[in-house]
Order: sequence, then C-alpha cells, then structure tokens
Amino acid sequence: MNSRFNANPLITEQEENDNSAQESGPESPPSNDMKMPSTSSPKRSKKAMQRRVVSIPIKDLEGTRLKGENASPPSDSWAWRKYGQKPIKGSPYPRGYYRCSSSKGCPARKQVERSKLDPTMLVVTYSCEHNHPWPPPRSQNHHKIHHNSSSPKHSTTTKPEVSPTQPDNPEPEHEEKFTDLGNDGQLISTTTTSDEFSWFGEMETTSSTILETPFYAEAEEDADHMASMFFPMRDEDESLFADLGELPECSSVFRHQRSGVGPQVQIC
DNA sequence: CGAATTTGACCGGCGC
DNA sequence: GCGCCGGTCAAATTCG
Repeated sequence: MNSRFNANPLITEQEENDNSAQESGPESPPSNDMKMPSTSSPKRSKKAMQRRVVSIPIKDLEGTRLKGENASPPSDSWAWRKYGQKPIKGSPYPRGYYRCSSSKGCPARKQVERSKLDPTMLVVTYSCEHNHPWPPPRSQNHHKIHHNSSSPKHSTTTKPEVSPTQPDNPEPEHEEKFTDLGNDGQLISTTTTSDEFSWFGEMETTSSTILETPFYAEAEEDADHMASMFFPMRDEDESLFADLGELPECSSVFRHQRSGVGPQVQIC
C-alpha cells in the first residue's frame, strides 16, 4: 500500500551552513569515514556539514507506516539505515538518526522527527559533508529494496519503497511545486539545474512554481526560517535519478536567494 | 544466515 | 567547573 508517500509533501527547506560551504572547514577534516579512533564519538562539526531541513506532512505519508510517535520517514532515492533514536528535549517526539547506506562510507545522514509545532509534519534534516561525493541514488548498490508493508518491525526504515517495475504514481491533486523562502521571508522561486543533481537535488528535480504555504509561520519557528516548498517525489524522479551516477564532489543545486544572490547551493 | 533495527551507554560541545 | 543535551557507537534482537 505504501507505494511511497505519493503526495507532494509540504516542505520546509532550510539550508544551513551556507557560508560555511566556502570555509574549508578547519574543523572537520574530510575523514573518509565518520569513524574516529575508537572510543571518541565522531562528532563532526556541524559547520562542516551541509544541512537541509525538509518538512513533510505526515498525512501525505499515510501510505507509509506510522509507528506511534515515530513516523516513517519519507523514502528517497537513497537507502538509509537507522543508527539511533533519541528523545529531543522540548519535543514530544523522538528523533531518528539515519545514515546513508547507498554506498560504503557515504557521509550523508539524515534526522527524522515530527515537528513539535505541527505534529502532522515530519521534519527531515539532511546533512552531508562538503567534500564527499554523493553516492549513486537508490540502494540497489548494496541493498535490497523491499516494499514495506509486511514488516511490522521495520516500520521506521527509510528504504526506498519504489518498485522498479511499479509505474509512476503521480498525485493529481498535488502539483509539483517548489518554493524557496528567503531569509527575509520572501518567497523565492528556485530553479534546479538538472545537470547538477545532488542529494538534495533529487528532491527538486521538478518544476519550480512559487507557492505560498500556510506553513511558513510554523516553518520559520520550527526551523528558524528558510524555505518552504512542495516536495514532489514521484517515481518519475526515480528515473531521473536512476541516471545519476556519482555526483561531482560538489554540486551546485540551488541556494536561497539573498539580496541578489541567485539560487545555487553547494552540496557535497 | 545475513542484514537491519532497537536500545542503552558513551562522548563531546555548549551554556550557565 | 559542572551539568545538560545532542549525536553516535555498539551489542543484542528481530525479520526476511
């Protein structure tokens, strides 16, 4: 049933580390792996990470499994493996920590939690180190793709729920929309360069229609402030990404416009 | 049997 | 200097 969250979740995108993208991160050397010597935790400095926050209406994810307070994170083109979960202070919902398992040594991670301000929203925070190329999409590399609908236990997984043979499942009621909210609170249309896909790019390979959403207010509070947009996520995208091989070290996808700065962002 | 998830413990950073 | 909190690791457990 859960043929993936077949909707265009409302998304609040927040990009962090915008400037830091330029700083060669004196803090966190691109350690190939996130592993540290042995006993110390690999707490990579946040500043050395690209981060993006995406909010998705859980209702749109109804197809996917909801497990009590834990909402099953939206599946994307990559495979994610859960490595931890923690209750977050101030939020009644726990936060799940996922690591990219699409490829070995993939530095990408993502955190999934429900918005405390709007329990119907799922907040997914993607993060990745700058100097790491994004692995090929899909988990077909090393992971099998199974349709979640049978395992009561693995409900919080983020395995791609797309079926290679399954036809697209477009959502007629949702149109692909993609908006970006500048720091000023202005809506900004963002375009995506199709030739520069990146981990985030996969979320926005569709049209870029400005859309104002009532979620802004909350979004700003919840995620400081930033952009909101509708997240298309269709099987079509899958095909799009299917073609994506490895990404360049850093792909410029888009960026919040800020007094004249065109959309583009650096992704690892 | 292998792979993924769950859960508790540990570590580092930050704020007071 | 101490305590709190977030983030990650690792062992155990469960599922396919």
